[in-house]
Amino acid sequence: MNSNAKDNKKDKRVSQIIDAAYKCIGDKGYENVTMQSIAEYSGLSRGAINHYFKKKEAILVSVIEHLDHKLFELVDNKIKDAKETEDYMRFRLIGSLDLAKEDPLFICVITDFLALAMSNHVHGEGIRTFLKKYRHLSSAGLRPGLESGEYREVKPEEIGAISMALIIGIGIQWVIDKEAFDYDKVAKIAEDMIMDYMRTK
Amino acid sequence: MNSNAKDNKKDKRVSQIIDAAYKCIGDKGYENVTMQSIAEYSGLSRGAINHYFKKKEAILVSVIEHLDHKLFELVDNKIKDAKETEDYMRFRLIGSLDLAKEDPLFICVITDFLALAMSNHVHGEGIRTFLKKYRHLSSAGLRPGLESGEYREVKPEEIGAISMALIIGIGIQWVIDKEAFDYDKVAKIAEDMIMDYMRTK
Amino acid sequence: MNSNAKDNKKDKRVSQIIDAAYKCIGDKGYENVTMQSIAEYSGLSRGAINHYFKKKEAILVSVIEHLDHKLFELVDNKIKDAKETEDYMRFRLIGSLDLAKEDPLFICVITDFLALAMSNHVHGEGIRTFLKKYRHLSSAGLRPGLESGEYREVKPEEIGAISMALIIGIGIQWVIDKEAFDYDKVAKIAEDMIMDYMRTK
Amino acid sequence: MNSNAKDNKKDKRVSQIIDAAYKCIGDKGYENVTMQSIAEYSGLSRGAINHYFKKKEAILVSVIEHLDHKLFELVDNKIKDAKETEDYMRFRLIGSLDLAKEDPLFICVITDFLALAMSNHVHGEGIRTFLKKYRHLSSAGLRPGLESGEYREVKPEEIGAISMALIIGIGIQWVIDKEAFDYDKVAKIAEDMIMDYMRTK
DNA sequence: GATGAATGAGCGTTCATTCAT
DNA sequence: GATGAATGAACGCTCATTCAT
Repeated sequence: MNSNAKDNKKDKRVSQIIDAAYKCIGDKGYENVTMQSIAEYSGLSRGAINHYFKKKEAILVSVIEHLDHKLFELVDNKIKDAKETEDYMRFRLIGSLDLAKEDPLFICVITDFLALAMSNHVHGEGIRTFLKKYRHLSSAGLRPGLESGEYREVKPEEIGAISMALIIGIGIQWVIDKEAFDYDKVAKIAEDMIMDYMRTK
Repeated sequence: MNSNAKDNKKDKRVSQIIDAAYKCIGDKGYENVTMQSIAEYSGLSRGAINHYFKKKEAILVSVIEHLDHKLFELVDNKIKDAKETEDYMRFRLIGSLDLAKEDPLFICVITDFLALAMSNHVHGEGIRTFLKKYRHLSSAGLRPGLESGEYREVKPEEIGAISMALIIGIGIQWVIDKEAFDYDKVAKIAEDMIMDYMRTK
Repeated sequence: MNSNAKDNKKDKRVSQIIDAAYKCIGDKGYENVTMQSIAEYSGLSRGAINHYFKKKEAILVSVIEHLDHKLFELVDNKIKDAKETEDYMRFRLIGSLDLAKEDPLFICVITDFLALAMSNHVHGEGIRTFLKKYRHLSSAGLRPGLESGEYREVKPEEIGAISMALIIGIGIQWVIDKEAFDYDKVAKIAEDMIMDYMRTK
Repeated sequence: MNSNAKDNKKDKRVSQIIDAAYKCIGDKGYENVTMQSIAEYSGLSRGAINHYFKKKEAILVSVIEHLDHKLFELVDNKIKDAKETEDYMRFRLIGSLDLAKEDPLFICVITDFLALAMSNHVHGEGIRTFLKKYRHLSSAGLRPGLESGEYREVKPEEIGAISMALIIGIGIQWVIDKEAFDYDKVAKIAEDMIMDYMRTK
């Protein structure tokens, strides 16, 4: 086996493990994930997991990175469908609301990490960075309108925080109790609310 | 010691333990709370904790109840200061935004329980009920305006979900990264955004 | 309250506790008896038990003494009904077989103590003494016949051991599985077997 | 290491643990056996014990099975030496009396399990079955004589119960107090007593 | 590379025992 | 005398981690 093939195999294994860990966290919650459960989810042995990740914590760091990557990829995919400026903004802004509905596991994992960030200093930094990037991304669609004076004057990080709050907050409530409200209607209200607010001067 | 004095002592101890557990959850995260840590936080021995709560889980059920009670009490205290109808509504609606700032631990604990609700069936129901009650409370201030036709027609549970999302979502982001944005400004935007939305027909 | 009344009360309480401990051992097995369970069986508080017996072990020592006393009392009661010499001997010899059937708890407790005697040095001595006394008692009825030469020459402690073995062994088997055999028939065989053996020279 | 070698090692470890548990029970009594003590007796770590047996109870189930197997193997070994029919029967009948003397631990463990069977429903059934099998085995040697009419008419399970009672009863007494009587003489009496009884019609 | 045997720290829990009331 | 609050040792068990194969 040559060096490339080796690396491919290694990458595949690492991916397998991260995917398994991601699903594990979503199903059981971060603190209830065991090396054994990751092994079972991934189809590998406990020994193999330990071969690729010396510490359990390292897997979780990789899951955060994976989450980060996945999220931006998904948002970008949605943006490809944008035709007009406002669509573009909408997708950027709260397009992620769809993600939560399509992949509830995603919300579960995010929530676990948010809870984790509050007490775990190892992961805290990674999650803080993740949030910062995402607030920026959420407000990115508003920049043209802000600069042209079409929109109300607000700091991008503030409107980013509002968007992020709505995405997370609505997602969490819905994942915990899917019967509580109509997700699509609430998402629409959230979108309109932000757009109306921005357009009002 | 008469029966009343005994009960008082017992109540005091139980309170002591619940308070300690509350702080523990806030500091370490739900799954990292050990009987030992509750003992240390409370100043009691591990044996004493076990004397009042046979199972660790029972302490955490009590913490949820305590949280529930505390939250409504705080909101009610704020409402006492309301002078006009709109104030009344504002306090109801997102008055809790202040809570998050005054007591960051509160957000930490709530977030932990939200994460918990997703994978733990024992506590899930209690938290679901808590959320339902709070969505109802959040939208209660809007009822008069909704009935009089002053406000836009929306379902109370939907505007409750939006309010709740903002309270939780902003609180979580702020607790994780206090430098990221100006809490008061973001809270003000959130309030205005909802009020504007409701008044627009 | 005068001194006698005090003593009476004390004796009553001590009796209550020993009785409760006896039943506890029979129901749960020696090692599963807790101070709490003795308290519940006796209707007293845990504190009261500790007032009369400083150590758990002390209660068990008293239970052995109680057992000893109870056994001899029961055998003596049976002997009162004896009319002829052989009856007398039969009652002495294996009259206790009836006891096991009338009070299965008795066998349970004895078995627990026998098991205990093998590994517990504190109680071992008491139980050894108990067995010695009982072997003697079991063979006591044979003495006249042995001395007169009517019976086969055997050492009393040997025939005592045989009797004891049959009482205990049959009792244990029966308590564990009451459907396994007809207790009365087996008891009769045991009696006949010993009597036949003694009369054969 | 190939699959066979692995299995061999596993079997060896399992045996090691069961042996250690067996000795532990004999020395300390069933309820005083701790995972720690099994670890010490076996020379393994607590973790290793847990690796092979997930629950403590499972070890003890295995000890019962081991006991069962060991007993029948030993009886069968003795029977190989039988030359005449009566020898055959003697070995079957109370050959086990020798076992008790050769391996006092055996009696200790059996007694513990008998005590256990009275209050522990998990192990109760296994021990009941063990006793039933052994009563059957004990009386097996008598069948030819019973069928040919050479012996007195008795139910096999009844004479089995008598044999079992003598083996257990004499063994227990002797283990508890080795000075109390001459084991060999009492064993001889027991054998003769049964044989005489059977031959008398 | 891949495995799982082995380790021991740390958990929740039970419980005999002490002691203030 | 009588109570049960309080303590801490010891238990069974889980698990991340190491390491020989």
